[in-house]
Amino acid sequence: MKMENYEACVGFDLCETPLSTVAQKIMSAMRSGDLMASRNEGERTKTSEVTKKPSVHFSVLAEHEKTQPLETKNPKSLINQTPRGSVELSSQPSITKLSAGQVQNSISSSGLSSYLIPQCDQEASVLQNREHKRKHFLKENIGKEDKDSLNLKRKYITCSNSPEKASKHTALGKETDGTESWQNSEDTRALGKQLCDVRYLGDLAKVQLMDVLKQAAALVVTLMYKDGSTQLSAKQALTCPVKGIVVLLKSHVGSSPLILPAHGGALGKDFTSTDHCIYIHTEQSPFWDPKQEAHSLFVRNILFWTLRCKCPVVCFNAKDFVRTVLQLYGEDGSWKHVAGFVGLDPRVAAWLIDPSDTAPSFEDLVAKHLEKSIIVKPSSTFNDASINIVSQNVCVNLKILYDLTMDLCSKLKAYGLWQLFCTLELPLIPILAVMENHKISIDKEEMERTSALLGAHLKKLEQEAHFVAGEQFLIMSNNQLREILFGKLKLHLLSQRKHLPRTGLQNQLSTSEAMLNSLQDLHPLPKIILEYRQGSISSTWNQTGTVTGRLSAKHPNIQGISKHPIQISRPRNFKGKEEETATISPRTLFVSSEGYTFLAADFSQIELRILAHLSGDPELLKLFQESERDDVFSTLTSQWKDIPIERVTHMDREQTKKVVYSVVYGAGKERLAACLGVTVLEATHFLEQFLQKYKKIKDFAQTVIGQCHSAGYVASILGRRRPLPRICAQNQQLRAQAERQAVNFVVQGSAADLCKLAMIRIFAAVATSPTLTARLVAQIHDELLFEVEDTQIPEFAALVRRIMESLQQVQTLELQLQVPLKVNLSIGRSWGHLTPLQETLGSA
DNA sequence: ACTTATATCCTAGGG
DNA sequence: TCCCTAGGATAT
Repeated sequence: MKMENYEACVGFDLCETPLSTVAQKIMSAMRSGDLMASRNEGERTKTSEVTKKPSVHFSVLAEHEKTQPLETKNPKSLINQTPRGSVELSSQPSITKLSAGQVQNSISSSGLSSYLIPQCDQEASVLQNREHKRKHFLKENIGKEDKDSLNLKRKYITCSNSPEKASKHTALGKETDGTESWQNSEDTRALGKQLCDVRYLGDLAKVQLMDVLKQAAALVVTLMYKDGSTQLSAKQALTCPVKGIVVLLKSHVGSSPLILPAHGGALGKDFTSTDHCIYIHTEQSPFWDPKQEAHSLFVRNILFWTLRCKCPVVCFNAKDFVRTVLQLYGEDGSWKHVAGFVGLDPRVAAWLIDPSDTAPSFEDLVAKHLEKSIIVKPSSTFNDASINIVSQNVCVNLKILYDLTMDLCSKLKAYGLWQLFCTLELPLIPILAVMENHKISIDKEEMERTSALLGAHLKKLEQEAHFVAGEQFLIMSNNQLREILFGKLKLHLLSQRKHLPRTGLQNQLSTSEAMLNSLQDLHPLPKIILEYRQGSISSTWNQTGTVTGRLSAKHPNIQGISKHPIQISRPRNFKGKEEETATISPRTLFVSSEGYTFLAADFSQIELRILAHLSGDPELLKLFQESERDDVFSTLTSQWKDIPIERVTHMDREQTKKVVYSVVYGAGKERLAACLGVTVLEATHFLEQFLQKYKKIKDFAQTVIGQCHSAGYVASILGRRRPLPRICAQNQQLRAQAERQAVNFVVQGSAADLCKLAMIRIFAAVATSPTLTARLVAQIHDELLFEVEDTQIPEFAALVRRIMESLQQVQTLELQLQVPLKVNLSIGRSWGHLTPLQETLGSA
């Protein structure tokens, strides 16, 4: 039944392109006069941004800082997925009980992330300091909650110096037994009456409210945090738990909602003719209460209806909204029901228009995009709002938000970005929300082992470095290292190399890996430093964080976790120590849950294929069209190294890859020489040869640069733009840089488009499948990592391959690549040990 | 003296 | 004078 609803909601056939269907719906809605005028069609938006709740937490600090707030409502997952000791943030009790010694332990347990390791080496004071902060934090935020939530509540209310106070009042129906302090501390100032707290609604009023909700022409939503701030507040309290959700129900789609506050009182009696603002309290008290149970159910209905409703939903940072609702009321499998959510997120819209503006606040966006309309429509009400948004009521802000969003939508259309917005970015929002909600199991013992190993090893290396340097110094400090290497040891004078690497701006001698490599025969220190620097490991998904349209991840940055194991070995003894060797592969820490297997699907050479398509270079095309079975980089390696393809090592291949992309994107001969490990002369020769063979690459670059020069921006395959004003700069250096960026963007941005499209289609397919349960765990640019039920591997693998490779042509987007897309699939219980999947024949 | 913000450098990931 | 990221550490 849920399934039916879902399909009805999404309303498209999964084999056809769902995205464009959504786009068409929205477009037709807009065409028919107003975006909001949609009748039956669902359009919603969503914006994704910084999330507070990563799936995996490496550090104790991070853990309490972030997860604290959302009192993890996942007892289930705790029980379900601890086969190997999954890292669960929900273990608050144990957190609160941690002693200093245990903190050390916990840090160890978060070990893999190498950014933690150095902490183990830090002075005790650092740890103590952190411990102190941690305790303070816990005291402030946890302890109280359990003990007397009443006090806490009162505190939040009375201390809420935030301008956006939730004034709760019931405009609908009766105010029932409002005995709580809420009512008392309520301020009944001017706008307060507009906000209706649904807790105080009687049964009849609730029914009425649902009716109003269902008839609303549009919904504007924002999360409210415990401190009274909302998603629209300038400073987002990142550690603050959610208190409730405010929804503005727009009864009609008039373009100037801000008129309403002025006339609201006059129109006010009739529900259906005016806008209403409701406050939905979501915070649950620890005590069991039948009343609360009922309220909970009611709230759940409202929220899920919002996520699946057919009218437009506007939300700033919609991803957080989706995730919050799922965390609060989502249960097993309910994630499928939000798959079709399309919320209009002004942040995503603004980012498409200006991708370099990466994290604008609500206020920023209003100032940037709405100022004109404010001036143009100088109603007095408006003026107040524009002058000091922060000090206004939530309801007013929501109305402004609505206007802002409509304005951005118009701009998107004007810029030709509307389809991209609807088909790619908006459907991605629930996907990211769902992905963030899915925890990845961690092999805890392995983690601890690794951490201890790394910590001890780094300590030893530091001591060694001090010894051979003859003095103590901060091993992480490039400045101090520079002084030792060149000031004290004068290694640069001993080197035969003429052009030693230098830092960019200050033109100092570099201490980079390249430099250390060239010095390592002259003194033991460089080698030690190189070894010490091994590995830095560092998820919240940011949809609007890049200029190229890619996603980025943080905390941990799962896209940056070492792929290949790092070897810690020391053949040469130091101070007569025994020799030891150990390998660490961070990705092996990520393991699938019991009964599940990871399946990774990555596009092979996607950027090169796109380049082949865009440039139409015959040689490049031939490479992909003919030798479809072989690996292109291995083929190229064997060609110009003149060795049989079987003899091409992994290292060779990696180098070739690096070289090819470098050259394609405009690397100079020096860089190439360094990369290739040859003389500049040889590099020059190689460069000429390469560009000669693939001649049209240069033509393509010229074309792109020309277009950029005349238009001021470049666009990807699906119309994503990147403005590059410096393309016209007088400064040669700046202009050249912009030119390289232009060329790179077209290819990288197009690849990002395709990867997102793949995510969306696979997600939609799973969501509409009655049987498939595969969950997306991570996206590493061209690679999608899924957690799949063991028994579903064959079916899902076939589905993934079919969808991804079918992106070669997408009629609805007028996309038709001249080259085939190739997908590599691999499976395994651990992310670090994936083996290529041999697919059984007969996948249709 | 103490904390905080910014800039720079380096390395991991991905093409 | 390949491009795009996150993150850590230091120095100021």
